[in-house]
Amino acid sequence: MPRIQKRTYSKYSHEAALLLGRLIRLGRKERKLTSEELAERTGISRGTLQRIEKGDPKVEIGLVFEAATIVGVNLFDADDRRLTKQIARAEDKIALLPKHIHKSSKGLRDEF
Amino acid sequence: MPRIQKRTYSKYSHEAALLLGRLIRLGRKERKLTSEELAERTGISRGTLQRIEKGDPKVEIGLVFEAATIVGVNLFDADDRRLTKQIARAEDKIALLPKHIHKSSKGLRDEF
DNA sequence: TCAATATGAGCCATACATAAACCATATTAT
DNA sequence: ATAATATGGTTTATGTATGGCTCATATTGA
Repeated sequence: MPRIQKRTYSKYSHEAALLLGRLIRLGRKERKLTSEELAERTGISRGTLQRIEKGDPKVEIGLVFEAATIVGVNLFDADDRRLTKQIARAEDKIALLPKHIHKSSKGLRDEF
Repeated sequence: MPRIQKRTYSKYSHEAALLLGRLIRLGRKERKLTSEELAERTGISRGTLQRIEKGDPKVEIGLVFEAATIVGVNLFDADDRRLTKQIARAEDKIALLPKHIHKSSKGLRDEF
């Protein structure tokens, strides 16, 4: 079905994407890379890199992460080992919680 | 144009996406939301939310950020004001650097 | 100055992500 | 136990992000 409405993004999401893009551009320039070069190393087109640096929310998250990684922008600023550990920790925490959330059919008190 | 090869992602990118997905799932369960509910609040389908929580790199970064925001996972753990400030700071830094990178045409020594 | 290059923006074709169904299984609550 | 619901998969259809290509402008280095 057609996407009736143009999707909207929260201010935070928008700014987060923008900041990430700016950081990538900053990292790129600090490393004296042209957009062409970074795009090639990232394995994407120059146009897509432009959208990333501009903060376009409609870009594959993997592509953004790749570019970020290449220019040294780490979101979780942590090396691989720490990252793996953090994942494991998250898994453990999830395991402690009930696997399914069951909504008691009637009392749907909306806590907001 | 056709995407010739199946794209590859660095280990870091892959794990970063995975960690982010796990954190979102964790946040969702902590808030006792079903995947259906979070998907609806995020304005996406349940299937897409599944891919997000699974760490699929091929999801719009904006969608991931939206879901993350809703369940309280902040990448840059900062409020809007701080975020805006950080963006401005990045802009300033970029402004200091040369606007264009010029490669001296001949000495194309590939440093790799 | 001027040549060379980087950047930005737009257009087009197409592979693909997304939404909306569906089903099967697992888990919860009664 | 059994009903009710959540979750994880599929599949299909379609809107759209992406890559490649232009052209125009800006910026660099000589």
